[in-house]
Amino acid sequence: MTKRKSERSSYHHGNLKEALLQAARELINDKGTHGFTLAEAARHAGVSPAAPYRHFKDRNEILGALAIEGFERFAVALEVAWEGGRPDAITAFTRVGRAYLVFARDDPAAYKAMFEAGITLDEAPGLRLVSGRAFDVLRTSASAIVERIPVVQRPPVDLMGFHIWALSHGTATLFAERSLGRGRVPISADDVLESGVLIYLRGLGVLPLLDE
Amino acid sequence: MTKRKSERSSYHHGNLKEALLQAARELINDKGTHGFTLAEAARHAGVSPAAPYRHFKDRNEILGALAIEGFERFAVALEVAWEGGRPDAITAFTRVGRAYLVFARDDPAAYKAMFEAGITLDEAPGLRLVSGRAFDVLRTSASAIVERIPVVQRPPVDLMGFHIWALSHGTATLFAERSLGRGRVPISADDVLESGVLIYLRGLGVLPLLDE
DNA sequence: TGTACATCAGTGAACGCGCGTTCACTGATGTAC
DNA sequence: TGTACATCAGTGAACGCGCGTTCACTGATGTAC
Repeated sequence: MTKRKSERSSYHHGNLKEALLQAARELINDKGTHGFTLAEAARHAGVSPAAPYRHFKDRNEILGALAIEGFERFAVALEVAWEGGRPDAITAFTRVGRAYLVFARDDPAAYKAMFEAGITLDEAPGLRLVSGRAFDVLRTSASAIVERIPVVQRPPVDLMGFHIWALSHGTATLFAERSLGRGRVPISADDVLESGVLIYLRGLGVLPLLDE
Repeated sequence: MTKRKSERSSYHHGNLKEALLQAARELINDKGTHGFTLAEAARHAGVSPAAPYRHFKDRNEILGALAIEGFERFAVALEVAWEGGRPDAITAFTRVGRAYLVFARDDPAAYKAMFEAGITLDEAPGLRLVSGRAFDVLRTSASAIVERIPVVQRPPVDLMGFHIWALSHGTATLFAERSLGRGRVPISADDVLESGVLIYLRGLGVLPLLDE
């Protein structure tokens, strides 16, 4: 929660822009991207409904800002997890997968702004750049993974990146929606992603098969 | 488009319930689950805004009805694609994956109602049953697939189902959002899913590795 | 250090809008006899 | 076949609500001299 009007002494807020972003995060956590309203964010920050317009063009701009900032932190989180592929590509790759799920779980507001808000590139021109940066971590790690198999057997790196992205995204969103929770079996998102990735890597030939 | 008021001669609509569902589908196609309003659906069907309440308790009930009916058709589509696992499990399995994407692409309104509307089981009590039926197709086919490998090497069937579901769902939603389209590479959803599934099946040992 | 003034970052009232839902009602249809 | 009546499936007006956004405004802050 950010400071309420009553808690604010001066006429100026001091840090309204950040306070609005933070309020937006909390609201999106509670009600999703579409449930978020500028008016409520302003109330949370303790300012009048007109105040946000000093910092954002309109409602979409605040969502776009959240998405961009989210992708930045997302890219950093994946880069940190990758850690140059140390100690080996497989270990680091698994770490990246876990970091993906951790991000989606710990910061669902950012994740939703990034993937569910339906922000167009016009509204947030930096999106392509910064989402590309996150994807590049997947590409880099995919590339390192397939280095150990013969060139002719390597799938295109972009395709591999998509496989991993799709599996991670699918896992994250299905568990977030609790679509899987509807079922009976108690399996965690981490288990699904990690075992799925292991089988996938075996299929690439970069991990031994079980019967070998 | 369903019949407008002017096109309707009698006081009674005759088939309002289905007309409202159809209008809802069209609206969700255009604006997503959250953009759909009862009032606009009523206008599309050419009736007053109060009329829908003769057929649905409230707005959520119409979304729930769409989700349930969507899951029913989804389950049927997957069952038809599976076709008893003929001519062989792998072929049929690949067909199921394609059917998954086709459904998500051809009927995005149903898919969104099923996975993005955030309907709770209280609001649509039949959801668990009917979504379970769809998942059962994935479990059945996963089960048939692993029959050819030794029992000790088989991953739990539910886990396999989740892998496939997550990969399919991730592919479908990423391409629907055009998150991937933001990138530069022109790869189709079908390519991503099919190649991903092939690698995954190799990892299970049910398909030969490339170097064998 | 003091003062005049420009600029910044808020206010609060108002706007038009469309929504979900309720209500008493009424026209049309179906049924019992 | 005709009639009385219950039931069904609509109407349209109204409600309270909260939203996004604009506007003229004003208090606070920063700066030039």
